[in-house]
Amino acid sequence: MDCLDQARPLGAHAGCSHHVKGEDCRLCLIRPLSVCSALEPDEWASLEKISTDVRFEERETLVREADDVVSLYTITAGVVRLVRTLHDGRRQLTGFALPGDFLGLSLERTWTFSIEAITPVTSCRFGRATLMEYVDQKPHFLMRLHEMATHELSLAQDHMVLLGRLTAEEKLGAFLLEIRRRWARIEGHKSDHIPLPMGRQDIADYLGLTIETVSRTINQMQRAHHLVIVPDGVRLLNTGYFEHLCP
Amino acid sequence: MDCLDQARPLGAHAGCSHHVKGEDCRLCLIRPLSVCSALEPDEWASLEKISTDVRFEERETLVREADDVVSLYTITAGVVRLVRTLHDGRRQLTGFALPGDFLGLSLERTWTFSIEAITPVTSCRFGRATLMEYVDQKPHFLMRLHEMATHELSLAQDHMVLLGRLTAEEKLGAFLLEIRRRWARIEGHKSDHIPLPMGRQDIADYLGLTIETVSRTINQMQRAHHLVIVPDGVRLLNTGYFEHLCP
DNA sequence: GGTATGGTTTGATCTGTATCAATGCGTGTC
DNA sequence: GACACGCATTGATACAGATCAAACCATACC
Repeated sequence: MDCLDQARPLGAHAGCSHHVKGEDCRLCLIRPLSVCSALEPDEWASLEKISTDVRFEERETLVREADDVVSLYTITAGVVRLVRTLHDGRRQLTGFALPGDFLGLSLERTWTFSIEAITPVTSCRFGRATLMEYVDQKPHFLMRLHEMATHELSLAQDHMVLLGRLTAEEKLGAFLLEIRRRWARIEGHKSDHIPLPMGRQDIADYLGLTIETVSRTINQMQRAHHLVIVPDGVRLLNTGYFEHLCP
Repeated sequence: MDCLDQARPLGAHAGCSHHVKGEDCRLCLIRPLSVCSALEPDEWASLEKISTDVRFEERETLVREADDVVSLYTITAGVVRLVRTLHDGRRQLTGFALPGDFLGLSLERTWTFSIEAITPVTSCRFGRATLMEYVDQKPHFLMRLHEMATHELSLAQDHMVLLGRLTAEEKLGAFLLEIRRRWARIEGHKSDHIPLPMGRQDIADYLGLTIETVSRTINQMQRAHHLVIVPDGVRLLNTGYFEHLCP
């Protein structure tokens, strides 16, 4: 079964969980993508003891901005959004987390964004205190966390360029290529079919646009035969156009 | 002498260097602000051996985007800008580094942005390889780097909200308060006088605006008696306005 | 089948910021 | 003092994207 099914509602999703409660880390299909890849096989067992599988429904909130960090999560199936909200309701998504992504890199006391499930989600949950001990005992694990954090920082800079300097068309193009690249890493091969489990409003809030501009821009791209809109996302027809679009 | 003088041209600047070649780390005035604060007094000596003081002139480039990382820097005096440039010349500044700021958190092989001196700059330079060994030997030093990286990540998210969702007026307000806060940390006390060593174009490229909009917005604030423009920056007259502005 | 619901698309219009163009101003140089 | 140079400011105008409003469409539910 195609792993992309995890981005679909309950029924289709259940059969594609990568890490099911009770199974061990050796069977975890997203392990090579996750923070766990920093560990040796003999360390998985100890990691398994400090982790629990947790499931969230669509639209459920995993954590709220400013909440104390009590648990950290690796997403094993499904998609979540990372949200910052202003007092007057304006929203900015700082990212989407896909299977293999780790949430809680910072080891700080409170969350700086909310995490909300876009699809049903399964996750591997670690207690903060336990993981902190783990970090103290295994310097190479901390090193891996640090590498992941600085990689995130580099991606955040990419996103600043996008938000500050790209046009709506360029933003959409860059977004589609980013999501395609990330699915490709999970699937193991690149596909022109790009599932988009997030709604238009989420895309707009990620790209610093309005929902109308996102809709118009995607539909313009369709009219220009650069892509077709399919029920669960888009299919690229002219990848050259998108690659050429990104400056 | 006021530490803010370090943001001025050569003459005034020279007398305010925090860390002068040949002096030891015990005399470094910005140490409590810097990455070195993670170290015990007996470790400063070993750090001193692997560091050299380096000076850069105004407009000089410290490192270029995509260059190999051979050295890392702590800014000890002056201000630099972190720049991402698109192929067609559009620029996005991802940040400014002030005294005490460390450049090279990522420990990656290549730089993801250019670093350019806005004022004359003095810096404490570390060889990458040497610092990497240092990181391996002192886990608490790596921990400090990681904390700094994740703090940067949180600031990057703040900046995404600014770029994606704030108006020009709000962007300028947030920018002025950010710079004021950072000078206050260096000076040790908050002041309504905010030196702005960077030009209008740099501010524009940091905030995702044009130079004309930055100029107009600051001058509107002056006309509304929220601030006065002084030769080296601005002086806030109505801090309540700025605090109220930030949503 | 009918109808409510939540998201998406489309159209008309408005506006904040960009763009284009000119002027102003401070500093350094001859 | 005169001139050039590199910013910063100011004005007139254009336009990308926002806003306001309505229609559309799929799905779920009675």
